[in-house]
Amino acid sequence: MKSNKETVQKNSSSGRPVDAFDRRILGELVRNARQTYAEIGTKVGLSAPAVHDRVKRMIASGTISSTNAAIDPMAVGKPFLAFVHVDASGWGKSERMMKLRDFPEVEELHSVTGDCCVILKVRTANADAMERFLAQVYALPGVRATRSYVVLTTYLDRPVQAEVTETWPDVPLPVG
Amino acid sequence: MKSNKETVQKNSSSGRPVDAFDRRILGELVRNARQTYAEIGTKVGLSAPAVHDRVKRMIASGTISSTNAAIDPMAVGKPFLAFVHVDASGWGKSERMMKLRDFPEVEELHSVTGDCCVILKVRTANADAMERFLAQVYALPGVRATRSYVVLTTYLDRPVQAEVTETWPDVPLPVG
DNA sequence: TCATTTCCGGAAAGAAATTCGGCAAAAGGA
DNA sequence: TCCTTTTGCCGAATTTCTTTCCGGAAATGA
Repeated sequence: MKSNKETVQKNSSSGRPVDAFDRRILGELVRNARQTYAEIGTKVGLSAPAVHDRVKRMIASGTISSTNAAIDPMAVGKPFLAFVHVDASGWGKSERMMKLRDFPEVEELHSVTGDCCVILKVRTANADAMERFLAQVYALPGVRATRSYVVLTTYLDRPVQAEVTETWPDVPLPVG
Repeated sequence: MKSNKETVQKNSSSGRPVDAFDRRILGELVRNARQTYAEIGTKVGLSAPAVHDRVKRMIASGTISSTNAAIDPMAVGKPFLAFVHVDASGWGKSERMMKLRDFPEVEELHSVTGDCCVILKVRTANADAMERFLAQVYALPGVRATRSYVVLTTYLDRPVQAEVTETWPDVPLPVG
């Protein structure tokens, strides 16, 4: 902290800043969203209604974008994970790229800089299913190459920004 | 489906199979974990207590590993996302690899096959913070090279296995 | 200094989670 | 095959949590 003045962060949609209480509440909800407002209130030092108000506000403003259950990939029959780099021509935000979204195996789809234009996170039941998926990707128009990185072990799979409190940036964001 | 017999899936810990009702409940909870049991029950065709029993069981068995809030990275001050490939020597499940886990910027850490041994998903406030992070990674013993893929746009960030129902594998898993 | 706004806490009302039989279907034995 | 045991569901009751409401304190601004 540079000063004793609170480090706040402008929210994406509305102009309401996210203060220290909000951050601690977020941290708790990211760790475990099944806690009661009273429990969270005890931890962060607020009453249950106060916590409720803040959560409601953060949901409305989009700071909390969703809350969802995390499923054990093993239990759900998809233990095979890979990162797939796709190199293609003429894919700038095209509908062709969007087709990748429709594959149920695709868990994430990012457009990136570097020696490929897209990175996919793909989950299948086994190597066989992965091979079939890759064949489908190659069949898409414009795809020049793919490179797959098969995950052997996942050592960390933090639910996005688990440590909201600690990692708060000192650096202000660019406006807009 | 190959037969009218139900496609079931052995759970990771206990021997209880996950049936069609469980899958639909999981699908609902992955999409939105703030629904009431009554709502889910209406959708899947069960009573609230029945849904509750199943969710409780799936939590106990580890099928539902956690439920957590998803935060808008922008609102939380970490809009800069990159996948970082790390190549290092002598990192087989070592404590040295584990050190990467302690960086708050590191959201995921996977050991992979291919031209690097580790893939990181890293989130920072900006390019500057990313550069500082990479410098720290290079300083780790054994690190030979890193390659970063800066994410321009994220088109899909499905909460793990969003489409539990549809993508259920026909292929049985290897035992154990 | 006073008015206005913001935000909290306690209490109350409303809604949901959880418990508790009872029952029916399935599973397992003899 | 018949009986027993187990499993899993439902409806109702109970407990717990969420949500609303309101008074008041602290902060904000003129």
